[in-house]
Amino acid sequence: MEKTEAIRVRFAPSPTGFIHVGNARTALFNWLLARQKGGVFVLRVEDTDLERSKEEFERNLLEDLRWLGLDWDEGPDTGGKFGPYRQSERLELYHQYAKELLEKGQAYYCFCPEEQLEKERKKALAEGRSPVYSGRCRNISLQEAKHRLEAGEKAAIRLKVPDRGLVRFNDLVRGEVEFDLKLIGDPIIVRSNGMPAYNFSVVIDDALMQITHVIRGEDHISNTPRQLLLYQAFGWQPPVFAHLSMVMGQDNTRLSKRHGATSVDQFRREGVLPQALCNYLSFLGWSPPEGKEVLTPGELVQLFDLSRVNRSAAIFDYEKLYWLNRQHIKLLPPEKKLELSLPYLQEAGLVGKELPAAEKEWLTTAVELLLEGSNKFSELPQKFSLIFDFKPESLEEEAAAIISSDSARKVLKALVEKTAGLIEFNYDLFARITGEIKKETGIKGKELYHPLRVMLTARASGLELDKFIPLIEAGAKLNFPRPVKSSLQRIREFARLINFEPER
RNA sequence: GCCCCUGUCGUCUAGCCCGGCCUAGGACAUCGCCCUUUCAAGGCGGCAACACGGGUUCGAAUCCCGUCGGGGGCGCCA
Repeated sequence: MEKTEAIRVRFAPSPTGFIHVGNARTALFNWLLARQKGGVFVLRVEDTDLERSKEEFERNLLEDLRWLGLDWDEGPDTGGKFGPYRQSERLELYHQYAKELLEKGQAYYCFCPEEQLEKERKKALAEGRSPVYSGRCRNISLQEAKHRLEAGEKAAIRLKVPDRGLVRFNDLVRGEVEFDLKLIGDPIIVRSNGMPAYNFSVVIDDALMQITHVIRGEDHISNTPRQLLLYQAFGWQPPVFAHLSMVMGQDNTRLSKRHGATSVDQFRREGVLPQALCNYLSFLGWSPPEGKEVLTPGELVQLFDLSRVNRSAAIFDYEKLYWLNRQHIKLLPPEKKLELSLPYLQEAGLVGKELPAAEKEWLTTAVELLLEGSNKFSELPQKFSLIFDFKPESLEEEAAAIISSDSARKVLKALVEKTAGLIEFNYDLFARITGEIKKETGIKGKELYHPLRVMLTARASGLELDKFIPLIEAGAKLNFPRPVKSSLQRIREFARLINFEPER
């Protein structure tokens, strides 16, 4: 009979800043496994480093995870039957278990001053030896230690590790990994300030929270033997481990700020969709069996497979992330596109806080058109300047070149003349007029349309005119903080500037 | 220095475990063409990789050894 126990995984970040994409990927892989297997995803905050942990950071962390869509079943805010989920609130537990080891003789008090240890470590390193604790305090009896403690001495607690032998484990992504105990030494499990050391608290927590699979970064691989030793000391069944490779910057060094945006929060502010970021992150070290690349979170949950996770480090590629983001933006319904665009447009002062129905409708169309080819929502205000900014007095070089030819001047002159008496304008009219110009001047194609575009937009490139003209005509009738100029206004303004007064 | 992990196109990767189907597949980027009213989008096509050296084998990207490169760790940080 095979009884498959529910999978329990956890993400255990320390609240020391914004959540990094590398950590986000770790969280994602844990979450994917839990969701796929109907397991439990636990969020645990590792805030035992008093100097670096801040409450505010914890808030950011939860927000980022929520935004990514990685919801947890148990955690500091939601609770659960294995709580508390904040290490700073579990201190009692750690002391209790440390005491157990002390009494069983598997751990001991160490009175060595930090400076001395530091000196020994440096010396060992300089001599090319592995810096391993000497074991000086190993034989101080518990009784003696207690006396010294009472006398006011400070001591850390160390785990007694056998000095020969091998620790091995079967890593789900790497296979058999083994370490020589000689190189490990007795690790500190409780610091002299009473706070548990990382390697100790994770083990206690993972064990007590009944974590079945520990999926984490490769940087933890060399902590694993120490942790295994602790499971052994307690006689506990260790979880299964899976170590994910690192995420690097373009120069193959660890991803950092100088590589650009690296925190989830930064991508959120740029207007990268959470589903796109998840999609991209999932492809760092994993790939689905079929070649499909644009996947929704639901599809990821369905397809994810730890055994398809590869072992080598991956370089974070912004281009590909943005490409995926474009694909996910395309998938969005128009209302959603508008909703997500609004904050950027408001911040740029292009639209007000209040949005009347007519403006909203117009914006929906405009956003739909201008989002085409945008990498992220933050690029939108820039794209909108095509509509809101008309600056014939400061043409870019390319645009200026386009209208400098004789044929271009002919075309522009014709347009100015043919629109001179008009008070209304629309695309049909434009099409008819350009048809006439074509017939009368014999100028066609690029030679014809390119100058027209420059006159209407003061740019060399942008939306297709059959989309652009209706858009500005409708926009000109609305009340935006920065008004949209109509086609006729544009033509006349441009004409005045280049001294093309229509003849009377 | 020592220990551990890792090495397929510029990048993410498939293939590797279970050698032949691999003249190594896909995607991003790039280049070219098509479409088009420029640009973009889209379509089509091109360039481009098994780190190196030894084995094993009829046959190796795939198995073994070594070299070199990259990363991580060696904390009273997590």
